[in-house]
Amino acid sequence: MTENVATFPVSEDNHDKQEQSPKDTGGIGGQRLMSFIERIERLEEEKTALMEDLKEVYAEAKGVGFDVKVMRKLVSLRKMDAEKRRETEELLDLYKSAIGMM
Amino acid sequence: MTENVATFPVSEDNHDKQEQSPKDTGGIGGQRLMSFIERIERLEEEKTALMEDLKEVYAEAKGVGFDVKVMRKLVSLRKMDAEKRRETEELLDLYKSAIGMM
Amino acid sequence: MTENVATFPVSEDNHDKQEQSPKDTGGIGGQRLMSFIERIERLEEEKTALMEDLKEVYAEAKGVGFDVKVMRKLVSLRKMDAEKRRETEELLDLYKSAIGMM
Amino acid sequence: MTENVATFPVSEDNHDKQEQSPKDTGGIGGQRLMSFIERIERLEEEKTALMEDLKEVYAEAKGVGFDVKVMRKLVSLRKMDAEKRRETEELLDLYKSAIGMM
DNA sequence: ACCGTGGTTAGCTTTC
DNA sequence: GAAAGCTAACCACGGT
Repeated sequence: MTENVATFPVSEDNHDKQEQSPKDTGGIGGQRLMSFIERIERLEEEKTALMEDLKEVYAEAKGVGFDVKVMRKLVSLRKMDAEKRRETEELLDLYKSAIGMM
Repeated sequence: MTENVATFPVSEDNHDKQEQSPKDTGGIGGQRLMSFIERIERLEEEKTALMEDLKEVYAEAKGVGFDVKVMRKLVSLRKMDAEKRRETEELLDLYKSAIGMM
Repeated sequence: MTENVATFPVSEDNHDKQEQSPKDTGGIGGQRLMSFIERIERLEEEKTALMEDLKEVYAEAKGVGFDVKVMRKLVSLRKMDAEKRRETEELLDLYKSAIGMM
Repeated sequence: MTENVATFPVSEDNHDKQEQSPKDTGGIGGQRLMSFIERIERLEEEKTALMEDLKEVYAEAKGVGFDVKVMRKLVSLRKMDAEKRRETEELLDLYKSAIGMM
C-alpha cells in the first residue's frame, strides 16, 4: 500500500517539467508517479484555458454593453436550485427579522 | 451607484447598427444576452467535466498506492516553483526599467 | 439543505438588558446574534483601518522615491519564500510518515 | 527619483526576515527600503491576526448554534448601501425579465 | 479622465 | 467539524 510513496522525488529538488530522463526519476514508482503528475498538470492547463475562454466571453459581452457583474449573478442564479434558493432566502428573512432588519 | 439600465445595450446610442430582433423575450437585448449566457454555461460545463477528470486521476493514483495528499502538495510546489521563477524575473524587469536599463 | 430554524439558539437567558424594540424583533436569539454581528463589524473596521495604514506606508515610500510596485513584489516574494519553505518541510514530513519514519 | 530603487536587493537572493546586519542591506537606500518593508510586514501581521480574530468570532457564534454562512450574508447586507442594493436589484430584475426569467 | 489590468480579499467546495 | 484549495468579487493603480 505504501510502496510507491517511498520513492523520494523530493530529494532531487528538481520539479521541472522538462525533466524526463528515463531513470533519474527517483525510484521504481517515480516514473509512474511522474506520469500521474503530468496528466494532472495537463488537465489543469486545460482548465486554465477554459477559464480564460470564459473571461473572453464576459469581455465580449461587456464590449457590447452588458454589465458583467449582473451577468455573473444571472448565471449563478440559474445554477441555483430553485428550492435551495427559496430555503436560503427564508432562513435569511428569519434571521433578518430576528435583528429587526425587516 | 453608477450602473443603471443604460448598461442595456439597446438603450445606448444605436450607431450604424440597429436593433435586429423584431420582438424578443421581453426586451430588446434579451436574445443576445441569452446567447452569451448559454456560451458561458457551456464553458462551465466543460470546466466541471475537467474537474471531474482530475478527481478521477487522483483516484486512480490512489488506487495504485500513491498518497493523494502528497501528490497534491507536489503539484502545488511545482506550481509555486514556476510562479516564483516568473515573479522573480518580473521583479528583475521592474528593477531594470526603474533604472532605465530596459 | 440541513439548516433550518432549529439552528436558532433559543437559549434565552434574559440578562440585565431586555427587549427595547417596540415590537419583539422576532426571535429569542436576536440580541445575541446582534452582539456577534457587532463584534464582527468592529473587527472589520479595525482591519479596514489597518489597510489604510498600509496604503499610507506605501504612499510615504513612494514619496521618497521608491517604486511601489517593486516594493509590493518584494514583500510578496518574501512571503512566498516563507511559504515555500514551510510547505517543503510539510512535504518532507508527509514522506517520512508515509514510510514510517515518524 | 530613481536613486533608491537602484539598490539591488534582488541580486542577493536573500529575502530572509532575520537579515538585519546594519550595513549589508545592499546600498544607500537599502536600509531605508528595508525599514519600509518591515513596517509593511508588521502591519500585515496585525491584519492577519485580526482576520484570525474574525474567524474565532464566527466559530464562537457557530458554537452556540448560529449559521455562519447566514451571518456572513447578514454582515454583507448591512454593509451594502441601501440605495445601491435597490438599484442593483432593479437592474437584476430588468435583466431577468429580458430573458424571461421572471 | 477613463479603461483595462493585476493584485488582494472574501466566500465556497472539498477534503481529511 | 476543521482545514485547505480553489474560485469569484473587489479595488487600486498605471496606461492611454
